Amino acid sequence: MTKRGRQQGELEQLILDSLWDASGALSSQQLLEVISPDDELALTTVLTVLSRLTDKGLVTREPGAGRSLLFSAAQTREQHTAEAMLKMVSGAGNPALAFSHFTSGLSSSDLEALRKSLDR
Amino acid sequence: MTKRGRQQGELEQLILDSLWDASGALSSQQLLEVISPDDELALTTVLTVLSRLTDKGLVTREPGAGRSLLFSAAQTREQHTAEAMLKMVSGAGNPALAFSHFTSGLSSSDLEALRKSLDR
DNA sequence: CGGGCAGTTCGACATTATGTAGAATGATTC
DNA sequence: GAATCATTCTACATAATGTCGAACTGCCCG
Repeated sequence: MTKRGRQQGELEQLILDSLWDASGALSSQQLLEVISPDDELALTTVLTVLSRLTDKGLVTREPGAGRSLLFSAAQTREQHTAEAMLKMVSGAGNPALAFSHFTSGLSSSDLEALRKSLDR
Repeated sequence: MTKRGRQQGELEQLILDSLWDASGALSSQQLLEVISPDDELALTTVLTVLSRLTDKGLVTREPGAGRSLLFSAAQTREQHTAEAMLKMVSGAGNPALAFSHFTSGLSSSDLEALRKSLDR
């Protein structure tokens, strides 16, 4: 029993969310300002987590102005969500039954949206 | 940044899966046999994990023969899956877009099953 | 009814993921 | 070439999970 399955930490999630909410790619300091306006966190903390997210393939980096890097989420929030949902379905034993429970819990607007997605 | 969000360990998952695969409730030893036929794990290990899963509300216990307990999953695998999927949808920002990606990745048989679930 | 035994609960320690940041490194600019 | 400033390295803290041995307890049998 050695190999571990990835987790999703609180700060990791917060950073991912911030990247998703941002209009474009962000520098580490922009990210710090968004996440910790009162400078409660150190910049290196943010960078460490960004590095780990990059290792996990959740964040990509591109060269920015000068020596800096710009970070962005590898996928949109919705792609990420959809991928996670698909993974659950594949491990779900009986997908039809899972779908039944799933749709039972959706709001009417979500049901409507889901129907539209299926009509294509 | 202190409170942690629940994780899902490998052994915890294995035990949950075993409970789901079983026809009915299982005793700790039956579970041990299923999980570790060659006795690689100690019985107490299984019991500890069962206790943690119970604390998380994922497993329930009922009195068995004599002094023993019988364990079973609190929800079916499909209920559990559906609940997790619903949670993702609620944090998905734009559900319609997430659904679009989601349905794109489904097999035709899964698409069929999902349509049927919606037709109700 | 007293002692064993089967089964559970407690307490402990190991491992890994994540949070957190200071020190070291390296490229840019002046 | 030296000061600057962003990144990378290294390190330690915390919490979840894995793993058990020891202690505890209700049952059963002689």
